Amino acid sequence: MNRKQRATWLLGRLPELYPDAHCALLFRSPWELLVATVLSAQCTDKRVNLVTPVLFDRLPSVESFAAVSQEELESLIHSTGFFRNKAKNLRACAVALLRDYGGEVPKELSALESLPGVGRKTANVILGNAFGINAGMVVDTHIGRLSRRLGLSGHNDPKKVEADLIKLFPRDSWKDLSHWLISHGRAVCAARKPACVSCPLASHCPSA
DNA sequence: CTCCCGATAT
DNA sequence: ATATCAGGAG
Repeated sequence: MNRKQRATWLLGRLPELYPDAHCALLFRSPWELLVATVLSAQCTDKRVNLVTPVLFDRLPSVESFAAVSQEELESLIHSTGFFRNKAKNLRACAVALLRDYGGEVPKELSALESLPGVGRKTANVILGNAFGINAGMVVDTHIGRLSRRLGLSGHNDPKKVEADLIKLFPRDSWKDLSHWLISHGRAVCAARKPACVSCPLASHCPSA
């Protein structure tokens, strides 16, 4: 069974296994999703979802992020880690949105990637989940790991993994696919202790 | 390549 | 003690 056949098989199996897969980050607007996704770098979604309700209660708008002090924002997001960089980037992001985009989150990949603290992965999350635009495939730590274990890509570079996935899966499946793979990565194919013995994908996994 | 960094599981 | 968590920038 080759790579393309494996991808097709997964596309049939994954929705049966994870029918309720969805964006695990809590958000009510494109801006809130941008903030939550920046905070999610090297941090669990569970932790981000403890921080953001308090954060958005104190800072309910892009304008309030542009006006808050570095020190106060750092204390609000401290438990997510990398709090100095994240606070600096989110404040600069808010200023850039107000200056260049009328305070709205842009819907173009290149515009999103130009924002401080927003890279390709975060940009793809926002486009797919806030706007329903499938510009590319999200490749985070889970999807990179599963793509290699499942034999969908031999690369470590997230951009090369994304290029492989885009060739293997139809565009309208990209957003759901990212949620299915992340769900499987959390529940079964964990980084440290993959549960191959009980894995429902093991029959088609070259790493099992 | 290194640095940023707290919380949690192993 | 150490690896890992919806990464990005210098």
